[in-house]
Amino acid sequence: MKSPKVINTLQGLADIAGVSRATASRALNDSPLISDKTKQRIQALAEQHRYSLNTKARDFRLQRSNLVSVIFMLDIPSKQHMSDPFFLEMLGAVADCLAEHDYDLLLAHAPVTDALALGRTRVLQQADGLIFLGQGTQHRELNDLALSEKPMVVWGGQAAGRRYTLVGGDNHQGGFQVTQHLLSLGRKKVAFFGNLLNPEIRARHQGYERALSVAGVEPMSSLRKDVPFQMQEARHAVIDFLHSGVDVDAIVCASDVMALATIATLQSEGIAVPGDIAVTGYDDIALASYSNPPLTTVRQNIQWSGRVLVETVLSQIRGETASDTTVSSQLQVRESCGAAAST
Amino acid sequence: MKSPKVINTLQGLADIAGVSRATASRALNDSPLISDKTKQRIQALAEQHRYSLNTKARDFRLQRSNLVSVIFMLDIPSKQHMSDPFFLEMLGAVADCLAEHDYDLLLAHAPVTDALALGRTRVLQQADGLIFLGQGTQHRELNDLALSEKPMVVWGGQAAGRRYTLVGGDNHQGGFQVTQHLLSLGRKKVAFFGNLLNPEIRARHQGYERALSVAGVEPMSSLRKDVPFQMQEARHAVIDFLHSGVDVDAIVCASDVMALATIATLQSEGIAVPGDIAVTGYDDIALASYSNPPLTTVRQNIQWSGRVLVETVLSQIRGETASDTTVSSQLQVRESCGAAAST
DNA sequence: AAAATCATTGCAATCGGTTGCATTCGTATG
DNA sequence: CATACGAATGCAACCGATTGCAATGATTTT
Repeated sequence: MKSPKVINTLQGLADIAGVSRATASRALNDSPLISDKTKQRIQALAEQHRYSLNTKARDFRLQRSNLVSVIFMLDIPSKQHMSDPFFLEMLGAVADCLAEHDYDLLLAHAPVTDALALGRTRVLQQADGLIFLGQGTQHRELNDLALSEKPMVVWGGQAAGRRYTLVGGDNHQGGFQVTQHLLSLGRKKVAFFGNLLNPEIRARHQGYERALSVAGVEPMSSLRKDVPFQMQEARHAVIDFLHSGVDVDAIVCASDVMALATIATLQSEGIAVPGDIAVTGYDDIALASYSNPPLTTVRQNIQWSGRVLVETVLSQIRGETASDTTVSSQLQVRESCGAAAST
Repeated sequence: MKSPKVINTLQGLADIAGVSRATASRALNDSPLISDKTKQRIQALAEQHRYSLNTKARDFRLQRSNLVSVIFMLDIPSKQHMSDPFFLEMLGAVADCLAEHDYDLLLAHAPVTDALALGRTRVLQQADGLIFLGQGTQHRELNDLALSEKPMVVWGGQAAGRRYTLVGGDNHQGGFQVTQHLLSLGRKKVAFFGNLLNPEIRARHQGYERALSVAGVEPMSSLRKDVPFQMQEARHAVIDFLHSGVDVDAIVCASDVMALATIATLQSEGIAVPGDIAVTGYDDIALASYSNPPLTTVRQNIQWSGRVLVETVLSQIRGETASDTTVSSQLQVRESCGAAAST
């Protein structure tokens, strides 16, 4: 008989082995209390009868779940990130790394409106730790949540009074570099597109302002526009911006998706890119290099970032104290896009 | 005292209420066995003491988890889909719909190499049901898995001897429409890019062949190329194709990402799109409409598809028998891209 | 007033494992 | 030979809820 009756409880296995549940459990867990002979016998039986232990029961008994929740933060109500390839790649990197550590990934993308409400959720309760992808505009709620003793780590940018552990790119430096690049090509009137309520974008904007200041250019508030991440609405914001009659020859966008939307909108309005206006992105998503013209952008090391997020939350789960990490980012100059203005 | 001692077990709540655990449980679950007076008293106490019930314990007791696993299928080893925005949007749709039904989402993207090995995983064991996003090239493994009694549903295309429930787009029709569109614009030599081992793509290719046949055009095997989903490698495949010296004036790509990679590659090789060669995509991801030139493609109704996937697996979980669903897809013609060939 | 009925509530088993402690058995030691 | 000791195994409590059934008390019926 190659495939005997399938056993699916420890008790069943113990019965056919003629031992107690305790012995069977120890044998499977390779406990030193059990003799090698018994161990091998029981393990062989388990194999034969295709026994696989009920992880739910064990996790419950051991008061752990080997589950980490990953929460997509959305700009309510635009749901921006869930459609941003950058965060998808990040999610993939996090999933890979969690799998390596034998952790599973519980995915959530409900907006964090109330820390307490989240507390009643399986997402928070069943998980050993939390990873937030992005802060959206909800720094305060995240801070509230940090008061619970649940291990958590957030991908994002620096924010006032922060109590949670942060992992993020060097947004200030990225914003600085990309702006400096545009200025070095002779662009004079550089605009910035993005919502400053988002801490990451705020930091990029600060880098942008520093670059202007270093170059002796005075920042003008008319050159900043709150462009949403969502493409359809981004289009309106861009047209709105153009109609405001500003004089501009370059635009620093807070993300690649935003940049692609901006470029398409400019082109459809008959504006040459980068001839009339140069446009830069942020993130270096895979599609950025295939855009026409190719996009100059700031690359974030996604694989590495995902790994850092996971290692950080796991070390917290182990009870160690985890510290913030800044992942360095790198300017990615693509041929024609950053070319000198034709004017 | 506004915030008395926090209670976190049912026993604790029962103690301060002066009742038994059973009564407390019934009160919280609004059982008709309990008098309204007691019910209200206990619920009030639960509120005051910030009691929130341990879902893990309940799920364990009730032998259910309210968890559905979503598995990203990858083309080993290219890991294609995990970077395809189409599947991210699908994931978002699935997540939304699961949340509506009070189900959580366990995410996995390990390749399904062995149905049995997966069986020992939390991903499969803890979940009440499984949703596979795509089949990759692993129809056989999925079929093996279908032999277990676990509720499961797969997004993909028809495949021989299929035993699992299938939800998918009308790939044949989509492939047909987009090819017919190109032919109607006067294109004569239409190529097809995609891997036929993937059932969805195979169906699109069949639609492509039917369109050719209806138009009286003879399909040529030299006009089909296995282009991987991954962008970097796609580029090489495209250049390879061009260097094979084929005569071609249009390319039907099996996905938008592939189409964008193809267009960029053609352009960098000095070939005008759509002047010399027209290119079409599939999926209608958000970025498709922002490409330059805008991409003619086949739109799949992602929100609706995600909903169907969820409803299907949930009905299986409830013990009902679920049937396959085909979600209709729709040709999305964009201005310049499908324009008549200049030749 | 005794019996029957009904509305509430409590007891205890259960889900499937893990683990501290007691017990058993075999062997080495005094 | 009796005692002690160590290795191997079993007993039973435990994780935190749910639920069938018994028990209690109050109310109605005869």
